[in-house]
Amino acid sequence: MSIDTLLEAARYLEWQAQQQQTTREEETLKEKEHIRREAESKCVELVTSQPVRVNHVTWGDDAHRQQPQRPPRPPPPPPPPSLPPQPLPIAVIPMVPVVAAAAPSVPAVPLATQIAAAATTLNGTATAKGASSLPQHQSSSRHLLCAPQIKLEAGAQPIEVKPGLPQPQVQVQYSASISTNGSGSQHALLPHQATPTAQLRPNGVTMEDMRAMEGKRRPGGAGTREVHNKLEKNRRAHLKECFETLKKNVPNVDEKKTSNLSVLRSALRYIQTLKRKEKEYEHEMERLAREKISTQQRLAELKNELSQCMDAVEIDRVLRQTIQPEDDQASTSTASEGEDNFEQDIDEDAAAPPAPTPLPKPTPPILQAQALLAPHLSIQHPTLPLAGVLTASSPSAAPPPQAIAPAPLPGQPPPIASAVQVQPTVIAHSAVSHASVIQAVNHKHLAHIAPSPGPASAQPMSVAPAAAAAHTPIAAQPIGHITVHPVAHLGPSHLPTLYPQGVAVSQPTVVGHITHTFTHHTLPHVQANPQANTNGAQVNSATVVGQGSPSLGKPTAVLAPHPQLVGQAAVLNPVTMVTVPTFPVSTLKLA
DNA sequence: CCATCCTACTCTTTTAGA
DNA sequence: TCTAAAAGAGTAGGATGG
Repeated sequence: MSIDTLLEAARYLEWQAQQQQTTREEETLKEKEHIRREAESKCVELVTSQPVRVNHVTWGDDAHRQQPQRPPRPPPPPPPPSLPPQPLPIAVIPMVPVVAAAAPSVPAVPLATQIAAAATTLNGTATAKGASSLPQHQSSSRHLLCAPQIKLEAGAQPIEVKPGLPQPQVQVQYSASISTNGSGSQHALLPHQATPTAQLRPNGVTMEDMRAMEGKRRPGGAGTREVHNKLEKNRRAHLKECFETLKKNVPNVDEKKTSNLSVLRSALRYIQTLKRKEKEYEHEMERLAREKISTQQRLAELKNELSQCMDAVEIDRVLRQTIQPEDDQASTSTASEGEDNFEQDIDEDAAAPPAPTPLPKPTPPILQAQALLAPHLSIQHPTLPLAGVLTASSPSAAPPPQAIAPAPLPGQPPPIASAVQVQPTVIAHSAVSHASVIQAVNHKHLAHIAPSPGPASAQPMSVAPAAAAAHTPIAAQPIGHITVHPVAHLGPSHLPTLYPQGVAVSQPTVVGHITHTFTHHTLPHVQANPQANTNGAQVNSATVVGQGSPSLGKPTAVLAPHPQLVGQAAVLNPVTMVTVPTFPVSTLKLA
């Protein structure tokens, strides 16, 4: 095939040289006429012999086939002469340099120029003809169509060629394809160029006809080589873009050595890593869930144990009193616990979503009792020693946290709203500070804690703003249990995240008991300045712990009695609530 | 019929090794 | 500096699904 093309090129060169000799003027006038006629005639011929030319693919083959035919043909030679007018070759020039390197390319240039010239000539004729004689035979129309195509190739101005006719698009595409072949890559395309062009040259009509045929076949232009190439180019571009995107999203990909293959391999490794981590996290979550369940079970056991030690009446009250807010808090706290662990595991991954501080490593179920109760209770908040807490509540202390409700009048049950307000802050702080408080109670004053006497406990202890008044009921307060929110487990650092505003421990009994204990044994200041706080109601408990905290700047445990629940047994939520009796069970029993 | 995808072939450019 | 290999890019053709 290369030989054929070379021969074709040589012939073409000769022909071109001859044409160059001939003057444009002579040719232009006469040649146009000739070309038009020939084109028409050839179009007719082509119509008869369409099958071969229809396919682009067969171009080369057709060309080869036609080449042998050309010599026999007398008419083909004439068209070239007509082509000589080469005003357009300039446009083709860009293509030339590219092709110039290869021998076959040499013909390509002239071909292009010729094509351009032919196109111009044909076009002119075609346009004129088309305008004048649209109704003409199909051959003429085809001819016209062919001409535009050629023109497009040479001039690289497809727009011109297209005017009016739908088919021109198709033709343009063809021409474009040819041009692209010549300009884009000389490589494999060269042969194609040489053959088709050479063939086309000699058979300019055939080429045109073929294109015309194509145009008729695919008016939309779809399926043309040009379009196809463009689509393929876009596809490759898209592919490349995708690889770039993938490369960006895959860490540890060498910037330098980033072949598509390497990117794919890196991506594969990365995906595998992610999957592995996902599995690990899932396992961890399962483990934590199991731990949580066991812990809850243990908690329930402890609760039962506690219940055995408590007065039946007290238990009934306690059980009956279910504080909805606490449940909510409990749920949140538990949830947060899970997240904590999970996050701790995920900590490695920067991508891991932020989560509360990690929980301490899970402890054996047996330890749960202590882990949940005793440890927390025994652990003193570093910043909130009992003394500090207690002293904090001194009258000079800053105003009590907003959580503390205003002191209701003696004998008046505090408004519910106040209770609601109190809870949020109190619980959180209680979690932090309860350790110290409880510790004090546990070690020194637990002995004083005794099951609530009964009816007296029902009376709100928090009502007394005045020290004496306040404590009077308190003294009567039943010592049910100290409720510790599980948040305590999280430690002080976790509280801010979980309860930025602070959480209130709303267990009236708890507060009452604590207060009672403290007031009687260890909290003289509470008694002394119950009114120091505007909220007399909370003075009892709040002053003991919560009010002290504000002075510290970081309110520790604010144990405020729930207004409504004052005097009522606190609800023991197995999951979230830890009752003091559990850890000091022995002490309680002793009491 | 058309759009899209895939494959094969060729060429050019880049890069590593001698 | 030269050469071979690798990778990218372009084109052509066919296959396939809507």
